Amino acid sequence: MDNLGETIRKLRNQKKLPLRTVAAYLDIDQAILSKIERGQRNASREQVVKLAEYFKIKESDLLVSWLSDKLVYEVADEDVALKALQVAEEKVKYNKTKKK
Amino acid sequence: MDNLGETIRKLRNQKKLPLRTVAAYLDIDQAILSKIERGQRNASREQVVKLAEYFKIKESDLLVSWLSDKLVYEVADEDVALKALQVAEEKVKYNKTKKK
DNA sequence: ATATTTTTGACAAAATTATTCAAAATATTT
DNA sequence: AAATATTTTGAATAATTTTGTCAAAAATAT
Repeated sequence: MDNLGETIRKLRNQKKLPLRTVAAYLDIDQAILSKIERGQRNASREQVVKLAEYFKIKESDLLVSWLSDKLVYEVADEDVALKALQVAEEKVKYNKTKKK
Repeated sequence: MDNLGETIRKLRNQKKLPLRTVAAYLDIDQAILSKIERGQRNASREQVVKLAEYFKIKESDLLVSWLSDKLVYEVADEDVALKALQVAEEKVKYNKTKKK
């Protein structure tokens, strides 16, 4: 249930690494990583992939955290948030069946 | 299961209205409405509200179409699309319980 | 064939989002 | 507690994305 930011902050703290180090690996300013960890900025897909590699965790797990965070952000404040998510699920399932 | 574009195009055709007329009501260029109907452009929230009013259909229904379209677009091409939608649902539900 | 409607795409304007940087704040070490 | 290291903040700028306009081309209807 964790979001991306909390997840990678925990991992980074477990290894006692400063923002600087991880940020360097991602080739971004440490200020940005700080913001990503605290949910003030969105990570890019490539950054998520690199983070999974860096911390040696399953890429798809981190992508799910990241994507679901974005979805939650997108429906925030809407009364129909849940309904929209459910309908979106149906649409995705439907598209799968008819996609080559 | 219809998306927003298909829905409003059907409604417009039923009433035999040209793009021009509906676009004027929304105060946008007809080219934009054409693109919205064919899913090439995203409608704004306000436009969706106006469209519901114009065609006298339930606003929340149209908002669900619109929002779910955006969600589907956001997860498109991701292997973890379904999983992310499900996790997002959980997160929304969870947030609901602890929100004032 | 003419008139009407719709689609297309190039362009510009506006709005949103991302980045950089340095200073301020916080935490850690000595 | 001073010194050092780390993290956060926010303002300025840059880059990207979104939005709208327009006119011509394509499609459809009369």
